Amino acid sequence: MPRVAAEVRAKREGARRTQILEAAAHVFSRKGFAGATISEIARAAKLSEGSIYNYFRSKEDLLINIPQHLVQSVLVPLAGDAPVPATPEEAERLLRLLAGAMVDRVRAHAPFLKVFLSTLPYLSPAARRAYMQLLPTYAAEVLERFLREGARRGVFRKDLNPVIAARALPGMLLMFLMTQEVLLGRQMIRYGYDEIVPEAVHIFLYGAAPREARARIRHPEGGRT
Amino acid sequence: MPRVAAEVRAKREGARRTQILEAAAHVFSRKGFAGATISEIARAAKLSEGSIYNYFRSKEDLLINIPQHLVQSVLVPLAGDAPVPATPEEAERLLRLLAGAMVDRVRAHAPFLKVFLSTLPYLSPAARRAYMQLLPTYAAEVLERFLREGARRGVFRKDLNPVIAARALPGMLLMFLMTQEVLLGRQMIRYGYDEIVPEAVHIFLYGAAPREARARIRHPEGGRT
Amino acid sequence: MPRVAAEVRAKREGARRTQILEAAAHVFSRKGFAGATISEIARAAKLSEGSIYNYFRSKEDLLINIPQHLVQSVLVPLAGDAPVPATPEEAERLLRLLAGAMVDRVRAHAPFLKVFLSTLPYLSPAARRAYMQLLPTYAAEVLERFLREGARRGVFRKDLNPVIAARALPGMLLMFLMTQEVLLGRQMIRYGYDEIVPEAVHIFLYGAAPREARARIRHPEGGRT
Amino acid sequence: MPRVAAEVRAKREGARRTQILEAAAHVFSRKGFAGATISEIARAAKLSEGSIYNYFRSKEDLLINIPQHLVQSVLVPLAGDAPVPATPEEAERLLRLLAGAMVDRVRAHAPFLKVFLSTLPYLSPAARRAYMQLLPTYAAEVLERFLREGARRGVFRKDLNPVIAARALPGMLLMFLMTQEVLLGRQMIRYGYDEIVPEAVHIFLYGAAPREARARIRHPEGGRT
DNA sequence: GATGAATGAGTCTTCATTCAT
DNA sequence: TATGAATGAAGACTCATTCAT
Repeated sequence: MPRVAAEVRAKREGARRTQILEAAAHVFSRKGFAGATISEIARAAKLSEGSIYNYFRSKEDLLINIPQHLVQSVLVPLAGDAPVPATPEEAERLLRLLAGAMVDRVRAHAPFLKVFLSTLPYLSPAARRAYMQLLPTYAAEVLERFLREGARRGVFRKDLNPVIAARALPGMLLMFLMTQEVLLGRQMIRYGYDEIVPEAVHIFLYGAAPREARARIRHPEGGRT
Repeated sequence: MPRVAAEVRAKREGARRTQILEAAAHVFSRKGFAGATISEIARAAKLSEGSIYNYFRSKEDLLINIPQHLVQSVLVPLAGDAPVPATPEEAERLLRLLAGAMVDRVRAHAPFLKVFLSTLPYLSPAARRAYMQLLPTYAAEVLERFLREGARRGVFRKDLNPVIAARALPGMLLMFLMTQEVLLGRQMIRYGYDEIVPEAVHIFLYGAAPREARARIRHPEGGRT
Repeated sequence: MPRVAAEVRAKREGARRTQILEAAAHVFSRKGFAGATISEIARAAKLSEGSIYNYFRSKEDLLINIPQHLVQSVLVPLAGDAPVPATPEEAERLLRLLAGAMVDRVRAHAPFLKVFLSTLPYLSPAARRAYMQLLPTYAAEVLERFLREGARRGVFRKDLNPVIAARALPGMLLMFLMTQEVLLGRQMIRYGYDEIVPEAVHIFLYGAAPREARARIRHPEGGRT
Repeated sequence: MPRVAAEVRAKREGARRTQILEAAAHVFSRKGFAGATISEIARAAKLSEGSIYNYFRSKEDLLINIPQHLVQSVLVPLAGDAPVPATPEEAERLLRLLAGAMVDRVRAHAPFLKVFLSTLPYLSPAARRAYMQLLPTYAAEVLERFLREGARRGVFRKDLNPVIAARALPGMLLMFLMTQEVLLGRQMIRYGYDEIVPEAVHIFLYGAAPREARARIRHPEGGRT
């Protein structure tokens, strides 16, 4: 068998898979996983129902493969090689960039996130874990390193908990993203992300308390609720 | 017809509805909306399938009515009448209480939140809006007032945007709650909420930057992405 | 709950099951298991497709239950209490009766036997075993006892192997039954069962060899092929 | 066109057909006709699915052609030219050989016989007839001639019905073969074929009745059930 | 001739909903 | 009002067959 033919075939198979997954993602995001039908996905992919099964084992298999082939490239290299900041001003600039990028991505992939959120809780544990690893973990780890390094250089508090903080900052934005983009599908407050992002980053860096108050304060030491 | 009988009837009908909705909420949270069957809900409610249709028009009708009867009372009056703080220390204490309460509630209702998240994006817009109003909005408005008042009294920065900030604080916690309680169902980081909540509140109040840095800083003024 | 209602319900359920199984047996015997469709069975049972599944878990479940509820009573008490013969003449008379009864039964249930034969080899081992026990085993054991007792009383050869002989006699007839009734569905030779049965029984009792030859013969002593 | 090429082509076509039929027989016997797929047969034949349709019109066409090309040569010439026996002792020896050969063949082809049994009842009448002629008929006719000749020479009873008897002897063994080899796939009684065959042949020749009884007996004269 | 992707008709099975009792 | 059997529409999935390459 000529190797060329095999390559061509492999490429065409890849194209078909992408074509189907795009159709599936589209239908899933409009109807949800349960509400989507293979028939509709096939129509969207301009294929017959049977053909779908030449490339994927089941409807759930489609779902599981969507992030791998479709969203992957977008989610992973979020802040791959963010430089370590030298000053708070630089930190603020970098964090705004990072946060802005995160917002853009979530907004761009809101349809997929809907599917993700509505399906995940009822997937098999294995599928769930595989799914989860794709998402915020990586971003959080990058940010964690960023904070840890920055703290060592005195750009952040020495007593800052980088694990918690690295999730708190995206969380601030997540609230807006979740309600506006994913759940409601429309804006709820009168501020745009160009106002939200700087404000959130500023709070993250300098807090909500007035300047005088900050001067007196030390690190929290636990004790909850 | 004696009015007493009518009252008794109405009360019994209400009891039946509650009984059914509780069963439905229970089954929905284990199986999801699509995965739940009327048969299973009927069994959980110790009724027959037919009887459910004497009280609700359809399966979706059950879903729509769950928050009205069940969750409302639990989620809404989160911080109904939080006092206005006089000092930053008191604000920190109050915010810790508020945040802790929010965490407790979300954790207690995680199963229902799963249903909420998985179903909401695909409901009719009207149902979606009705659903949404019950949840974080109200809490956010309470917090918003709290911040606005506090700012006026100098406990928070004068230039703090209370609308954004009131959503940023719950968001910080939301990140942990979403991934751990709702999506994954297990702890992901090595800190418990008794460490997360104070740290988040502290960041919210005083920021991640070191004290010296804060002294120099002014308010952000927009410019994004 | 009144017990009477439960009884009525149980009886009606039994009637429905029988009704469905009869329809299934009918369709299976015409089309085979694989060729039959639930839709056709439902039509034959004058029910909707869905109703079938209120009484049986699957198409295979129908198949497995057919002998239990339908054919059982016919196959089991074949020669339940055949008297022990005192003379060879009586033995011949009794064996003709027995063989004739067997022929009648197989012919009466030929449609079911078709299904049985075509399906059995591809059932799960457990189902297969359960299925098998219903059929020739019992008949063979009755005959075995009959031969063993007869041999003790001198009506059959003392050195006759009753286990083998008890299967050889039905086997003689089985050849005709299998080819004519089950496989071909029409007569293949010019003799009817009223001639076949006596001849087979006679051979079974007195052999194909001429009288003179028999006088000289002893028992076989193994050594095969 | 050169005739040589045509011959080569015909021969290659024959080889391809055999290759496919062997694969089909193999798959059919493991999965049954309905359970087998063209895809699996193609894999077993080391061909593509499409190629099969260059040689056979349909899946059923494969089934119908299996005996012609495969089983024919094995099953047919069972006792092609059995010599006519001169004495009862020789007859017994020959019959044992014949019966043993039959047992061996059935056992060797048990997998195919399963397919045969499960498929035949639901084939078209024509296919059924074609199928049937290959099998026991021919063997029975050989045995019939053997018995008829032997009777003429006084080795068997003059009043023996050779048509019936020629089917009764194989039938004796058929009972064991059917239950053990075809239906159950495992031994059911504690005797091996090396004991079953001689015993069955002995019964066939000399009967189950004791010697004294035989001396008194005449031919049966009908009258049934 | 060989290939194997594409097709779509055909099946089993599920389940929300209805309705006679 | 309560029941639960009956219904049948709908959907995932299979696979024999076709056909462009």
